[in-house]
Amino acid sequence: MPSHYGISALAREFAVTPRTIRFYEDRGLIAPLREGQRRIYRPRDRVRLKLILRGKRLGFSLKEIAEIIDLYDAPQGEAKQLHALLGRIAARRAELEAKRADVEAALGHLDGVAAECRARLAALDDDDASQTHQRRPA
Amino acid sequence: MPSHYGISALAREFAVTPRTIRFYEDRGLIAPLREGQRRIYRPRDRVRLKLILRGKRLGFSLKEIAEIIDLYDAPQGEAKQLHALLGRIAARRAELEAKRADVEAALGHLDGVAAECRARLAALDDDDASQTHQRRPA
DNA sequence: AGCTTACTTTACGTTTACGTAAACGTTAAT
DNA sequence: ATTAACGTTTACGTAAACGTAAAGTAAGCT
Repeated sequence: MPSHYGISALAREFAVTPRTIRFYEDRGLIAPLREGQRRIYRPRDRVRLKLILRGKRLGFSLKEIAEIIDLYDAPQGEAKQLHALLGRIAARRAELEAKRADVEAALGHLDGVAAECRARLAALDDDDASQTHQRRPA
Repeated sequence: MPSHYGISALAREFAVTPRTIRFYEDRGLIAPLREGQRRIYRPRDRVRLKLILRGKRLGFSLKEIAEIIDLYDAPQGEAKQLHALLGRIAARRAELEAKRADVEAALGHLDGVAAECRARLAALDDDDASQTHQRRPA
């Protein structure tokens, strides 16, 4: 397992195209080393890409993702800045918890539909039985 | 509380524009009654809009949302179709649980950064104290 | 030397999800 | 009667997130 990758190796690993990775770089989300012209991706760049894609799956825009990632590797600075950082972290936490609530609600709804669905199937089975075995003709 | 709304009342309630609602209708996500030319939204339309917006917050495309909503009011039909429906529901469940896992992971990371942040703050406080009270000059 | 493979930049094209303006109809108030 | 409020359709515009060539470079194989 090498400590750095070319762009297409990284793209393959995460099932995206090189174009996508370059686009993220253009938007300031990732900043690989350069070996001449070519981009060299280190483990930390890999982690960043992972975070980007997770953010996308959760419906964040690239701009939002940029702000989130900046939180991750910014814990330096004065007390004042650290307090501000904690504030932004709290805000992001709230967003994520709202998102979690949305997921739970959606799961709940789906379970409800599934239950109704199984109930209908059971009712159909009963009808079958009553027609086949002449049990309680409704 | 009336049993039906005009488009701008509904738009206000959910903080979207009428244009957005008409667009969702164009994409087949919602189908209000008509009173002449004008659209009349009933509670069930309101519920649909709510589901649409939740889907968006979770990062689903309008096409995906259409498929999800179709699950919700489709529990009719033969046993075969009900089984197929249960299958699709299971698939959506899996997607949502993956999304939940992503949320949990993101929350975990944020908490980690917050902890590191507070640790640094504590360290700064200690430095202050050591400089002010001459306690252990490091 | 020539070909292949991997990578580069530049730039125009595309899809999604609306925004925005134009031109028009209906109902209610002044 | 006219203005205002609310609605309609049609259509062009736009930001985000890439896709898709085009044209060139640089290293390595045969």
